Parts: sequence; C-alpha cells; structure tokens
Amino acid sequence: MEIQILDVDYTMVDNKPIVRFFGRNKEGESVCCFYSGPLPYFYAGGKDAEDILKKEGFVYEKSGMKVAINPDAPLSLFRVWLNDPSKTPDIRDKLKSLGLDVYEADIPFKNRVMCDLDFSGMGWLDVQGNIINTESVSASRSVQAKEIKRTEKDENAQFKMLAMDIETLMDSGKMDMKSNTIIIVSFVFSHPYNGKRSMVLSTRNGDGVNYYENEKAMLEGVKNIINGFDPDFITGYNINAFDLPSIIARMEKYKLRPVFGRCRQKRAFVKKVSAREKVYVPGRVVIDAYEIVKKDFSMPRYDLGVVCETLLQKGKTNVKHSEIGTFYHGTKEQFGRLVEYAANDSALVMEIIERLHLMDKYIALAKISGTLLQDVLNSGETARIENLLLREFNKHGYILPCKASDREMTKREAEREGKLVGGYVIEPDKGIHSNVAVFDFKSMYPSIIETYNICPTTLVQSGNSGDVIKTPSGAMFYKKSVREGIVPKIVSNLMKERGVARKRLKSAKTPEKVRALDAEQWALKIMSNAFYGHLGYVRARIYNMDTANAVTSCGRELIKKTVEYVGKKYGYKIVYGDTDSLMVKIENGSLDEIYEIGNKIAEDVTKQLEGSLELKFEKIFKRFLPLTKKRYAAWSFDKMEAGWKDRIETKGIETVRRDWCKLVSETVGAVLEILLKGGNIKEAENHFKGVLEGLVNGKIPIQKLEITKSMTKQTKGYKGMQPHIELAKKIQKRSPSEAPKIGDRIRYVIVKGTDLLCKRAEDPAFVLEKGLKIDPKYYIDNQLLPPLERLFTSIGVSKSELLGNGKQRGLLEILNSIKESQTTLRAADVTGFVCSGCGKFFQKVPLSGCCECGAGFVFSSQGGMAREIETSAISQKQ
DNA sequence: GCTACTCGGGG
DNA sequence: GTGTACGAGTAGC
Repeated sequence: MEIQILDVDYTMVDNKPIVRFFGRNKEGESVCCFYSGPLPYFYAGGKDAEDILKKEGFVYEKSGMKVAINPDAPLSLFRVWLNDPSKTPDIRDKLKSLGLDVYEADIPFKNRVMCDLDFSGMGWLDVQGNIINTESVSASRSVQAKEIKRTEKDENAQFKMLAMDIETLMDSGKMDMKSNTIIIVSFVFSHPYNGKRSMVLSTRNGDGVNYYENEKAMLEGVKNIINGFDPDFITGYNINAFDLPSIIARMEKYKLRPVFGRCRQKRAFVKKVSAREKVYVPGRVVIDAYEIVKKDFSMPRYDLGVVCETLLQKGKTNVKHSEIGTFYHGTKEQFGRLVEYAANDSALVMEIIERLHLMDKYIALAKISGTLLQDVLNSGETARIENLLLREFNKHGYILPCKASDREMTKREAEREGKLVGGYVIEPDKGIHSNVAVFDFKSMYPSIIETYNICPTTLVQSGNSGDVIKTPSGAMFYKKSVREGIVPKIVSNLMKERGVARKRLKSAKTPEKVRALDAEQWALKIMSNAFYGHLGYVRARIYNMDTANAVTSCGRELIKKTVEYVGKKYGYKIVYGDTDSLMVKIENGSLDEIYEIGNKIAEDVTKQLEGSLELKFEKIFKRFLPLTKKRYAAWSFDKMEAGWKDRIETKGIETVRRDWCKLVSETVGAVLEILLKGGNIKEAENHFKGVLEGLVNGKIPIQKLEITKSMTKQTKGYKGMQPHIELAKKIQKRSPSEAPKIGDRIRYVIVKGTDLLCKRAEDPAFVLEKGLKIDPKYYIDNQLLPPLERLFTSIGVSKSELLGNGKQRGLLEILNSIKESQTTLRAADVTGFVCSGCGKFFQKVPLSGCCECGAGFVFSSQGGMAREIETSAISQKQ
C-alpha cells in the first residue's frame, strides 16, 4: 500500500515504542501504519565515558561518528540505546551530571525516526504488511507494517479538509476562552459528509440548524462529526488561538475528553509557542488560515473581512460583534442571520485555502526539509533547516551537538555583537539615471558556500596549512578534494534539484503539476538561501561566526572585484549595488541593445568566476532614481517572451504607512511616476505644487487626509499629548456612547485653529457635519513635506524651490506662484486615470504602469481636462 | 536614528 | 512531548 505521511507518533507497548504513521493512501482511505523497531538513542562521549556507561548499566555501542562542529577532535563516542522516548531527557541529564558530553540528545522521537528512515512530512511510503483490527486509532485502515520504504510521487492524496468557526457569548465582556459559552459551531466539508457540504450546530433551534439541548451535548456532537468526517486538515480563521482552544477548554469544563484526532487515547492539546498558541490534534493537521495569510500576503490588516475582499474579491456577511448575543436571543430572522454568518465564515476560509492553493508551498517545504507538515506550519525556518541538517550530517558520518543552553546563547550574542559583517552596499550615485543595466549574482550565498566549501566540518581549526581555501575574512576551509563539506553538499543538491524542478515545470501539462513544481522550486530556493543565515544564528546547532563571516566576506570581495572589472574593461559606471546586485549605467542604446550588452557582460564576468558562481543580467532600469543606500525607485523593464514588460519598482520607499494620510502616498506615487516615466523634474514639481494648491483651496477630499492611529490603553494612560488620544477624550465628552475603546483605531484630521496641534484633531464626520476647515499647513509641513522633500533633494530640488523662491513665504504667495507657473492641471482635480487606449477607468495607476490593453493613461479630472502623461506601449506584443 | 515592547486574529 | 520557536509596527529614548 502507498500512503502519504500526515503525522507520526508512537505508543508504548511492552516498554517499547511502536511508531505510527498517519496518512492517506492513493485510494483515498485514511490509514494508520504501525511499525515496531526504531528505538530512541543519542550519543555520549568524554572522559571515562565507557566506564560510566558500563557501570550505569546502559546499552551502548562504540560509534565512529564525528562531531560536526569539531570533526578532528579525538573523541571516543558511544551510541546509547534507550527504550522509552519520554525518559530520554532524564537520562540525558543524568549522563550530563556524571560528566559526559551528550549529542543529539534533544531530538523528538518522531523526528529521529523520520530522519533515520529518510522519510519526509507529506512524503509517500510503500508499506508491506497485514491489515489489522484495532480500536486504538480511528482510520479506515490500520496496517501492521513489516517493511516500509519511501517512494517518490509528485501528486497528493485526496485529502479531506474541514473548515470550522464558532460563535460565543462574551458575557464577561472579555475574550476569555474558558468562561465564554459556545453557542454555534459551523462546519464546511471539502467532501460530502452524510450527503452534506456544511452544517451548523447550535444550542438554539432554527432553520437548517443541528439543534442541541445544551452546550455539552453540542460539544459531543462536535467530536462525533469531526471523527465521523475524519478530516486530514482542520482549518479555520485564528483557529489556533481561538476556536480550537475554546472548544478544548469548554470540553474540559464539561469533563468531556477533547479527543477528535486519529488516536482514540490522545487528546487534542494547546501548546504555547512564544506567546502564541498552537493546537495539536494527533493524526490530523491544523491549518490556521489567518497565520498562513499573514505569512503569505502583505496587508495592513488581517481581519477576515479585508482578507476576503483582498483575496477573494468578495465581502463577508457581517454581524457586528455586539449583535451576536442579541441575535442569538433575538427573533427568528436575527438568529437566521447569525447562523448564516457563522456558516459563511467557515466557507470563506475553506475557499481561501483551496482556491488560492495556499498549502502548496508548505507541502513542498515539508517534503524537501523532511519536516512534518504540522511542524512546517507551526515552527519557523530553523526547524526545517535543522531537520535537513540532521539527516544529511548523519548520512555522512557526522552528528550534531545539542541545542545551545541559554547561557551559551547569551555568550554567542555577546560574541556576535557587531562582528557579523553583512553585504557590501555601494554608495549610490544620486540623481536620475537613464538606461541602467541591473545584474545580480545568482543565488550568491548558496553559491559561495558551495564554491568555497564553507562548512563547520571543513573549517580549518588550527594553523593547518595544507590544501586550503583562504577567504577574505581570514577563515580557511579544506578544499573539496581534501574533504567535502556537508552544508555545501546540501546546498549544492538543493540548487541542482531546483534546476530539475524548473525544467520539469516548463513541460508540465496539468495545472496541478505546474503548481506542485512551482511550489517545489520555490521551496528549494527558500531552503538553500536559509543556510547562510543559519550559520550566524545563535540558536543553531552549527552556529559558527567564522563560517558566517567567511560567506559574506567572499560576497563583498566578489562584488568589489566585479565593479572594478566592469569599470576597467567596459568603461561603465556602477551607480549602485547592494550585496549581490549591481546597477551599471549604460546610458545610450535601445532596450534591445542594452539587453545584448548586459548579457555579454554577464557572460564575460561569469567566465572569470570560480565554481558555480554566476553573474546574471536581470533587467533594465530605463530610469533609476536612487535616494540613499537601500532606497530607490526605478522604471524597470523585464524581457518576457512576449516582449518588454515595464513597471515602477520601489525599494525601501514606504508608499503606505499607517501614520501617513492617503494624500501622501498618492502624491509620492504620482511624483515618482512623473519623474521616472516622464523624466521631467519641473513637471513633478508642478504636480506637487498642484497638490499644495488643492490643500490650500480645500479641494482635497477629506478621506485622503485621514490619519489612523490605534489606542492601545486608556486615555488616562497616555503621558504625552497625542492627537488621536485628545480626540478620543473629546468624543468621550461629546457622545460617550461612541467613544473609542482600547484597541480601536481612531481616524482623525487636523483642523484649522489656534489651539495646540494635538487639540486640533477632529473626527472626519464631525468636520463635514460642522463645516470645519482642515489645516493645510499641518498637511504640508508634517505629512507631505518630510517624504517629498527627501525625494526632491535627491534630485537637486531644494525645499525653498518647492515652496516658492524665498524663505518661508505665506501660503497665499505659494498659491499665487503656482497660478503663475502654468500648471496644466491641479492635482486636486484629478479623480483618477483613464486608459488612452480602451478608456477604462482606474482610481490608481496599476503597478504595471499601464492598462491591460497595453496603452498608457491620461488623467481624468473633474473639469473634463485631460492630459496625457504616459503612452508606454513599449511592449512588442504579438 | 536606534532599541524595547506590544499586539495581532478571534466573540 | 527527547523541542521554546515570531515579526511588523509603534512607543520611547
């Protein structure tokens, strides 16, 4: 039988562990595979190690393994065998107290087994054995395995997913998961369950509701339905920190065992992981859609409402939080709306995960790193890297040390302080540059690790001067011919496999295959890029400053030498570069000509490089505007199969910030667009002046002036004066019922007046209602000017030029000077952009810079004035 | 400018 | 469960 691994655990029978592999087979049945044989063990060494082990009565054997971080140390090592994994910590501590050094004595048994058998999370197994009958697990099939081996398969089994959402009564007024009553539980099934795709359970009866007499009975129902449907994945929104912990807490209150995993004995449990809670359900995988969305997408907020609008382009049925209690006790219709709301939330979460295929990446990471899917989701990069390190080091005769103690970590932090040197950043040549070729070193750090054989196992520890590679940081590494490093070997394999995956991707036929291969190549890149960081990470088992610094020192030297080479041989100026990238000013030539030159340079440079190092020509910045190190904007052109594709690219320039009003991000965006695409500084200046005029004339819609800040504590708790807090106080006095509460976001605008600035914050609705005037000076000085002044000074336009000629002039004068300066259009009048080709209306210019039809844009203004700003149909579309 | 602390999502 | 493991954004210096 072939099964795909979802989860692994063990049970003790006759004082020996039996490993259980939970998964699903090709036929779609859930399977539990029992396997005896693997025993826990770790390594011990040190003075008199053997005597001590013998005297203490341990089962042990001499081991020829070497310690990864110090392979040349003469050390007699022993493998110590145990029976019960749960007793390992005690035994480990005992041996330590007897003066022994221990290694790999902190590896969870399931990981130990997965590593030793070379199995992966979400990987496939070929299992030979007998079907058995057992009540200990809930699975369609249980197998007593005689032989198991891994097998390779791209596709996934038909996994079942359950999406759920609960509604509770917050009678205490607090989010207390122990005391709040659960009134509704909604389920959506990926596959029909008892002929249904969804269910709503409630302690109140209603249309289409599974009614339960009380909460306890409903929670019994929850257990029965989950176990009956037998999902592989349980998903929900913030399910790790709310829904499941609530369910578990309430079950415990009623003395119901929270057993809805695939082991009939083991409870689902909540584990605190660095202040966040994670829920584990044996044999199943808990997927918190909130956590995934937060990792995968960048949004200002992550409540399910905005997430659905952004990702699914649809809103969610909404019931105000304060209405939940009222509707539960309210009319039939009201209760119906509540039921609908709960059902909808589950359905939306299921849709987010399935339609956007959010699991693809995590499944690929599990397969590649060997980590169980649940651990890929719940832990970070470190867990994946160390899983991979463990199996690869072991395969090649090396063992890893235990994790560093707190004391050791503090020591490392102190040692690392200021000594871990990063990449080389070239001081940017300020101004607007035209036709800049962008190069970068392909997978720079992984390639350096591979090429220079950088690894803890190859680091020359003492003055051994043999056949070694000397890095610019001074650290020396044995050449591959002497001893190949394990980290270089892993990284090299990952990069090689990525090449294979990408090749296969090109010829992939089905969408499933394309997705899986794309996720695979992505995960391979992520993994190979993570090793450098790991070497310098204080918690890493293979932490070593000398190796980490060696990597970056090679990078710095590479980029410096390349700058020199390109400058000397070709006479081009390098206007900017950061760590692994180079911006080379070509200045003259068409896109196609620069493309030719770029590729020639890349090829030439690559020829001079050692090993797998490669310089790649990436793209062209038709215009490049560097502001400072790490901050620039560019009009970038990529050569695609269909022709050149352009876009505005910014790095480190915040276009959206919560403490800026919309007008700022819009103006920054528009000015950049004009500068980059039009290349006309005067025009950009005029645009800015137009915005100022709009402000002075009160022509800017108030929504664009709103600033949002959140109130994190009681108003009294704030020492200094802050506008949003002062506003909160005002509203408290005016209409206490609408007063902002802790955690609320407060929107405000600054109005004209003689009061202190902080006292002039006002509610936008109040401003409209009372016809108050906003304060243009505030918006100019505190909002627009800081980012825009920086932008303009970088291209040689001073503040005084921006605001007029002389020193600080009155706003009226600014206004007059604007009128004289022949602005063709006042920004305040611009309501959007209209495509000059197809006429489609856009509120904002899309990131591509042009409409889908390929044509450029014209401003659309209230007065019907229109001016073409861009006709960038550069593409050679066929 | 940098570092320390907080809070996210959920009813 | 042989594990302790975030991270962006803001407040405060």
